[in-house]
Formats: sequence, structure tokens, C-alpha cells
Amino acid sequence: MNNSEDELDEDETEWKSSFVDPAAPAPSAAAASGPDIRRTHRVVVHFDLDCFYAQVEMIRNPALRQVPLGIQQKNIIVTCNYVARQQGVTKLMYVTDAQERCPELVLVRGEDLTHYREMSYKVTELLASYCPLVERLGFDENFMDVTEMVEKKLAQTGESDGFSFEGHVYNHTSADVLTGDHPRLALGSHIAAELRETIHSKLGLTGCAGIATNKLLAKLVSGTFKPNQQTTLLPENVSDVMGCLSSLRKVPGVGHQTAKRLQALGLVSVKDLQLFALSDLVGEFGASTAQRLKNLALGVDDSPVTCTGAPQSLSDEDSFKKMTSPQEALEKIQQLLSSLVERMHKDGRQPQTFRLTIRRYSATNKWFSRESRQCPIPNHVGQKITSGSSEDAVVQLVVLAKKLFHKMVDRSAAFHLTLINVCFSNLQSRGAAVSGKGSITSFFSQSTSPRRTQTCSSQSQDDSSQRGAGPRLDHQVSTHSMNTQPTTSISSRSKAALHGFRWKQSSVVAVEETQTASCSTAGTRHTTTHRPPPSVDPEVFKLLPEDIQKELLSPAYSDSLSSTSTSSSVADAPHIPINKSPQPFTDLDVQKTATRSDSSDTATTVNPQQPPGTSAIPEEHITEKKRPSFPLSSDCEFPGNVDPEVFSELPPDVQRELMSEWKQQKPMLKIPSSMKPGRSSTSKDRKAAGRGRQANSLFKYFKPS
DNA sequence: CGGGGTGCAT
DNA sequence: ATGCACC
Repeated sequence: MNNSEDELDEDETEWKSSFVDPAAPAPSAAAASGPDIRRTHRVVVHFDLDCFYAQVEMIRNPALRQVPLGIQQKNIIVTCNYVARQQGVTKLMYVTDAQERCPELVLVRGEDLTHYREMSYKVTELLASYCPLVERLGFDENFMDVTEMVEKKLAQTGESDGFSFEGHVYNHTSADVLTGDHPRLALGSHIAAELRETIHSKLGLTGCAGIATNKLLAKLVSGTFKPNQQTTLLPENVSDVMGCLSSLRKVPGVGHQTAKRLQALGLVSVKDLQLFALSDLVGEFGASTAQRLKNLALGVDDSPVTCTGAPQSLSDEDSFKKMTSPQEALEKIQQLLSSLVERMHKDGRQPQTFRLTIRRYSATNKWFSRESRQCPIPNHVGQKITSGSSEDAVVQLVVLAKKLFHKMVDRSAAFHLTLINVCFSNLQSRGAAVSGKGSITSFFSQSTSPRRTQTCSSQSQDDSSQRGAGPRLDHQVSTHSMNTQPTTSISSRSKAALHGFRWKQSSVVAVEETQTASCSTAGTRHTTTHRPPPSVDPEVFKLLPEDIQKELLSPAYSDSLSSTSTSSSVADAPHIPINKSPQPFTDLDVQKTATRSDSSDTATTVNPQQPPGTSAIPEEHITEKKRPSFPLSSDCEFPGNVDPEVFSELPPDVQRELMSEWKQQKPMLKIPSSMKPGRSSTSKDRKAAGRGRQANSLFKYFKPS
């Protein structure tokens, strides 16, 4: 299903040939340093935050930094800090085992993902502000295609300069010189280092990074040196990395089922798969999957870094040991819906589809297999969600849920559920349907006008008036500063705007490839300029809804994470909730709903109602915000006629719509990977026309450092 | 084996 | 519209 057939066989072609077809001629990548190099040498970074949930909890309550900390969900430790790891606690360990290993282990409940989710998006947004090509993988990982940034830098500095690598280089020692051979990866390592530093200074989070020529490899190497370090993989060491994997299961993309099927074919190690005849693999998996699997084993991964954008669905779930009555179920559903509706409301979009999922207990198949039923959400119900009539909305949704529930669960028969999930999907932006041809785009026709100079938000000076808006991320740290306790909380729409890096929305508006042309012309005409104050185009600003205008001007616009609890909060003291001595069963907050059949009893649970205000970010994090020493400029991927600053301040749904137009690039032709390793350059056919990356690549805005 | 997510196959 | 596989 690699859609990007046109630009397939990018990447890796060179050394791939050494694997697959030693005779294959090297691609003409060497020619010039034109766009060709861009196809053959991507630079992809994989960011992976260290023990993410634990870090978030330690930010919320710094006292936890010095104790072994485990994040508990139900009966397992989903992650833990490094103090705990030293004592033998590991991820996905049962709570009881963990406590055996580490009696002092402090536990924080992590079932409520709210804080993690918020921090997670801050990280993604921060990254995306420097280069929009960011793809989320779960809450704590991000891929970033920094090829353009690298090329820009390369163009500035010239290739001849001796580059050194930042951080580790896989299978090389620091004594190794290896500088000049891989200037792009070297630059990638610098970018990665600076982005990690930025994440640390602005958000207080540490993490690892892997730098390589594709996603697979970047992910594989990112964890080579574990906490808070980074590793670059050079093409000549690809086989080392792949060879080091202890089993096929370790290959990202090979899950449990696939590994089992491969094993049935006698394939266990990566090398087994590398050497296995493709044709035999096709028999079991089909051509497409077979080729992909084999490629993975070789370290080949053509899949592009795809902008993740705003979530396409919001869901909320709870698992439990036992639920047997419809009563319980409906109460649980209602409870889940209440919080989900709130989240949905804050998002600002209107869900068109509701889905209810259950998991039944069964001896065989013990854990797994879910069943779901979904239905459309009547418009008037959807509107209640977005408009904030949550109670009403929940009531109506419960009615829907009940019907769905009974499509799966027979009233008159006994049942035993272990999980319920509610999900909104088909999220539709306000006004998405309304946009006639030009209506939305007209927002920009003005800024397209003659003087649309500069695009990159400057990173220094110029602040004053337009604080906080746009891609300037200064707001990110607000976790602790709790500045501006706004009397007016940020409206949902602006909150959504903070997530405004989307792009992936399906759009009603159809825009043809014409942009490509317009883009390319625009791209050439722009030149590096200094910035006039990065103010919003007044013409555009006037067109914004008034409330949005206000919020954009308000300093309160910045605060998103702590906005909820920050208001009073400071009242309840930061009682360091560390109970070294196991609190015997003090489950104070008794749920009347008694549905808590799950255990969690014994644990020395900590419940951090910690006021975010007190000491969110430890001093070390408050250090001088080091400006990236080279231009990690924001916004590089907008079509040439769009001012990113202006863009960033549009209502989120408008942004979405525009982005989805621009993104178009969703390739229609999905020639399954009929592509063969050797095929390579026969593909003159890469029309590339609609491809976003290609289009985007025309719009690099330089910023003199 | 948590709580979410995504994308594919059917 | 559902289930599956994967992270």
C-alpha cells in the first residue's frame, strides 16, 4: 500500500543494491545536489521521550524525581523512572512483582491520560513548529523528516565544511573522524540535538533521538543509548543494526501475529528473512506485505513521514475484571461519555460517528477480541457537544449507546465484560461543509498580495503586541508559570488552535494540483528577508471572528496545559505524597459506584493533586533558553502564498481545511509495492506533481543565522 | 496487558 | 461498518 509509488525507491537505493542486487548501478544521486539528492537521502529523526508518563508526573511533582516511581494502570506498571529501573523495575511489569523488587516503589495512577496527552501534543507542536513534517507514534514518539532543513543548511554552509556529529554514531567511537562523508546526517544530528534541547528547555522533558535515512532505521537506533541521548546511523552500518536484532519481532512493523506467521515459515532471525525468497513470502502474505516485510528486514523503508495532525478520533475507555449487568454497563458508559464529550467539546470539532466497543471475558481467547458497533450521530446531538450542552449531549448519546450495546449483548443472556470503550470519529470541522470554492482561500488572497514578504516567525526581538500567538511556542512552558490567570479561560476554539498543526483532515473542499504550480512560482520569488514585525496581516486579522481576535491578542492565549486546574489549586499543599510505609488500604475516595472491582488496593498509591503552579519544572530546566544556534526556523512547508504567521492564527477549522487542501498529495494511485529492489530508476514516471513533499520542498525559507 | 491511536483488509 | 494488527 505504498501510495508513494511515484517516489518510491527513493532512499536507500544505494546501499540497498549492495544487499539485493550487487550489480545494480548506483542511482544518479551524485549528480548535482538537486532535488535528486533529496529523494535519495532523506534525513529522518525519531524522537522518543524517556519514560514519558513518569517524566510528566515528575514535572507535576518534583519530589518524585528522587524516589523510585512507577506509573500504574490497573495492575501493571506501564512505565517507571530511572531510579526505579535501577532497582529492577521494568515496563509492563505487574505491580506486585515490581513491589517485590522494589518495596519503596512509589506509585502514581496513570489511567487518566489527560496530562500525558496534553504534554504529548505540546511536544509534537513544538517539533512541528520547526518543521511541519512530524508524525506521531503514540504519545511519546515523533518522527520528523528534516531533509529540507538539512538541505537549507547545506546550501548555506557549503558541503565542504567539516561536519562533526552530535551525540553518538552507531558503531563508531568518538575517535572516529568520519566527518565529511555524511554531511546530511551530520547536520541531522545537530538538528536533532537542538530540538531535544529545545524540548528540554521549553517543556522540561528529556528524550532520545535516532537519526537515519528512513523511519525504520531512525526508530531502531534511537534507543541505542538510553536515557537522554541520541544516535546517528550511517548507511554503512545498516546491516549492523539489523543484524543486532534478536528476533524478527524486534523489527518495527512486525507484530505478534506476523512474527508467528513468519516463524511458521521457519523464519526467526532478521537474517532468515533477509535471505528468504521473496516469492515464497508472497505465498503467505501477498505481494505487497511480502515485499514490505522483506524490505524491513533489510532496513529498507520507503514510507514517508506523514503529518499526523489533529487526531481523527477521540476515545475513552476503561477496563475491569468483571461487569455483568446492563445497569453497570450503562453507568460506565455514561461516565465515559461525560469525559469524552468534554474532551470533544474542547477540541471544537463535531463528531459524526459514535462507536461503542466492548471486550467480553472468555476462557479461551482470554484477553482480546473486541466487538464494536457504531452509528451516525444526529446533527442536533453533535451540535450539543460542540456547543457545550454536555449534559444534554450525554443523555442523548447514552440512548444511542444503549442501542448499540444491545446489538452486541443479548439482554436475556448472561454476559461478562472486561472493557468498555466509547469513541467519536469522523470529526468534522465547523464550516467545513460551507466553504465554497473561494471562501476559505480568500482569507489568504490578501496576504498573497505583493508584500507578503517574510514567513518565518522570528525567534527573537519583536514580541510585544502579538505575544503567544503563532508558532512561537513561548507559551509552551506555561505549565508552571501560570502567568495570567485569565478570568476568561481560553475558548475551546483557541485551544484547538493550539493543536493547529493538523493537516490530515479529510476535506470537503477540493483543490486541484494547481497549487503546485502556484507554489512553485511563489517559492522562487520569495527571498530571504528580515522581518517586519511578525504581525498578522491586518486585512486578514479583521476577518477573524472577534473572539478569536481577542484571544490572539491576549496573553492568556498561551496557557493551555494548566488552564484547567490552575485557577485555585495552589491551595492544596504540595504534600509530598510519598508514603514510604505502605498505607494500608486507604482508599479514601470511595467510589459509590463500587464498580471498582479491580484491585489496586494494596498499592502505596500516590494521587498527585499537585498544583501545577508550585514547582512544575525543576530548576535545571529553567535555565537560559538557548536559542538554536542555527536556524531552526519554523514553518517551512506552507505554500508560497501563505504567511505562516497569519495561518497560525486562523481558527483551527479554517486551518484544517486549508491544510487538507494543501496536503492533497494524498496519492490516489496506490500501486501496491510491486516495486522491486532492482527496479529503481525505471521510474521516470514519478510525476511528483501532487506530492506534498515535493511541492513543499520548493518553499524553504532561509533565515540567516 | 494498560489506555489510546492509526491504518489496512474485508 | 467491523475486525485486526501494530505502536
